[in-house]
Amino acid sequence: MTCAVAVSPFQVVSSRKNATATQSSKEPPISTASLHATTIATAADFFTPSQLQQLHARLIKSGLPPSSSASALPLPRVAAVCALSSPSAFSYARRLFGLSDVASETVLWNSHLNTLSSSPSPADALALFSRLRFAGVASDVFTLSFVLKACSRTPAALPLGRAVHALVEKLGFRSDVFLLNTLVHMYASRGDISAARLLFDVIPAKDVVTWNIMITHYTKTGEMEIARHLFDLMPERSVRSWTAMIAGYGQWKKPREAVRLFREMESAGVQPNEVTVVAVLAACADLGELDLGKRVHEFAKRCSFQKNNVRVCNTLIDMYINCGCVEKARQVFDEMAERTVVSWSAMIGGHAMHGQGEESLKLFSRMREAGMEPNGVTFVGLLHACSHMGLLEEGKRFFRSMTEDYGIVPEIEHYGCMVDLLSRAGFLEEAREFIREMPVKANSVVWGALLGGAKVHKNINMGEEAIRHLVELDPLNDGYYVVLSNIYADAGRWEDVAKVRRMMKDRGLKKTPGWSTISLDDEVVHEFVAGESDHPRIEEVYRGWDELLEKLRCRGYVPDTSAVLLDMDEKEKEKVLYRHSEKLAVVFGLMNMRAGRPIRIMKNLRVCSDCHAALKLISEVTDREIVVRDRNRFHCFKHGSCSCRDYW
DNA sequence: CTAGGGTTAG
Repeated sequence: MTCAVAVSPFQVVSSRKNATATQSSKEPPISTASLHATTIATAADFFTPSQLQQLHARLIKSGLPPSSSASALPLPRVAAVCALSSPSAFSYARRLFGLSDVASETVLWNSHLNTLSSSPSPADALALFSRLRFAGVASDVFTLSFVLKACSRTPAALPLGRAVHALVEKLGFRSDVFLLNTLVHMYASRGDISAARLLFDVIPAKDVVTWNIMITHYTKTGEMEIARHLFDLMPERSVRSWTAMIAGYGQWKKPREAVRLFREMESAGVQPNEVTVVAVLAACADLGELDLGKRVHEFAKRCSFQKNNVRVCNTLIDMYINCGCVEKARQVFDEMAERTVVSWSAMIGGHAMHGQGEESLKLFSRMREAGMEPNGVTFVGLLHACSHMGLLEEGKRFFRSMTEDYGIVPEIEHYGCMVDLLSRAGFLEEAREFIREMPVKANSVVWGALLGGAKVHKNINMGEEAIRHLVELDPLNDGYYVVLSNIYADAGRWEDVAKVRRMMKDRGLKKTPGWSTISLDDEVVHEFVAGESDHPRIEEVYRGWDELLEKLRCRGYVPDTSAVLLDMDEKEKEKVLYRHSEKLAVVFGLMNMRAGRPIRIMKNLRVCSDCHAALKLISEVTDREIVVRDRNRFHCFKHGSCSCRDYW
C-alpha cells in the first residue's frame, strides 16, 4: 500500500498520519461518498490534484487492500477522476490501476467509458478515449461500442464516429453484429441516414436489434410507412419492435393504428412492458378508448407497473382524464407513492378540463406545500382552470406570478390562455390589446380564442378582426368561418352569412360534418354523423329520439334553432337539430347500456347550444350521467345541469 | 463491461 503512495505524481504521502494531516489542511475535505459513478465527469472539474491525492490517501487509510475486490473499491472511481484531469494525473490513474489485480487495463477503462457514455456528459467518454489512444491503451469491441454510444449522444461527434468506424474495420471487428448495431445507431442519431441505411442494408446477419434501431429511426422522423415496411419485413419481432411502432403511431397522431397494432401484438402473444403500456395508454387517451385503457390499467396493476413506474401512472392519469373519468384519474394520482411535476400538472389540467377549477387551484397549493416546482405546463392548466371559471383576476395573478415568482417565460400557449380568459369574460378590447403587446407572434389558437369570445359576446367587429388573421394563419380550417357565420346569424345578418358561405366555397372549404362516437361495453365504437348516419340501427335510433323528444317537451324543452345556419323555415331547422350526432349517440347509449352506467360520448366539434340544453334535460329525465368530450373540454351532464355551468 | 422504445399543455 505504501508503494501506491509513492507513485503519486503530486506529493509524497507516506503514512496514514500524513493522510489525516492533508484532510485538516486548508483544502476543503472531500468525501468518497460523493464520488458516484454519474458524477465522475463533473467531479473531474472540481477536484484539484491535491484533493485527488487526499482522496487517495483516504482510501489507503480505509485499509482495504486494492486486490480484495477491485470493482467494489472506489479506487477505479478515483482513477476515473484522475484520468480526466491533467495528463500527469492520467498517468497517475494508470498507475493506480496497476495496483489492482485486474488482468487487462482495457477492461477497466471500458467500464469507465461505459459509465461516462451514458452519463449526462457523454463527451467525457470521448475525452477519455482520446487519452487512451494517445497513451497506447488497446481497444477492444467493448471500448469501441461505448465510444460509439457516446458519439450517438454527442452533437457534432459524427466525424469522430466515422473515425471509430474506420477503427472497427482496421481492428477486424467488422463481423461483430453488436458493434455494427451501435454503428448504425450512431449514424442514424447523428443524422447521417444514408450511411446508416447503407450499413443496415449490407449487414448480412442482422439481428432483431439491427431492425429495431432502423425502425425506431423512421418512427422518430415520422416516416411511418418505411418503418412499417421494415416491421413487416423483419424475420422476428421483440417487444421493443412492437413498442417502437405503437409509440411511433401515437406520436404521429395515428392512435387508431397504434391501438390496432397493440391488439395484434396481444394476439401474437407478446407480453407488453412498461413502455408498451405507456404508448398504448397515450393512444387510448387520444381516442377516448376507455375500455381498452381500463384493460391495460388492470394489466399494469397485475405487473406492478402502476406501483413502480411514475410514467405509467402519469399516462394512466392522462388516459382517464381524456376519457372523461376525472375521479379515476384522481384515484391513480392519490395512490401514487411518488409524483413528478408531470403528475401534478396533468391532474391540475385535468380538473380544469372537467370544470373543476377549484380543485385545480387546491391541488396547486398542495403541490407547493409538497415543495414541487411548477413548470410551464402547470401554468397552462391553472390558466385553463381560471378561464373556465371566469376567474379573471386570479388568472392574471397566476400569469404574473409565473414569471415573477417562478422565472418561467410565457410561451404561446400561455398567451392563448390569457386571450381566452379575457375574451371569454367579455373583455374583448383588453384581449385585443393583449395580443398587440405580446412579445411573440399570435397564432391561430390565440386568434381563435378571440373569435370564440366574440361569438359568446356577440361582437361582430371583433369577430371580423379575428377572422382576418385566421384566414392567413389557418386558411383551411373551416371551423372559424362557421363561428363567424354564427355571429352574423345571431345578429340576423343573413346576407353576411351568405357572404361567409361564398368565401368558404371560393376556398374550396366545406363545413366539417359533426360526428359523435360512443362505445358500449365491448370495445366496439359506434359512430353517428349529423344528418346522414349510415349506422345499421339508425332507424331504431330515430324512433328512440322521437319518444325521448316527447318526454323532453313535457319538461319544457324548446328547440333552439339559432345554431342552424341554413336558410329554411323553423320546422326544417328543428329537423336538422334532431339529427345532430351527439343526440343520436345519446339515444343509442340509452337504448343499449345498462341503467346507471354513464354514457360517454366523443365529438369532433363543439357541442351546440341546443344539444347542450337537450343533454342537460336528458340527464334529468333519464337519470343518467352523460359525459361528452368536446373539441376543447368535457361536459358532464348530471341531474339536469352541466359541469361547465353553461360557461363554455 | 455491450445497442433499440415512454409521460403533462392544444
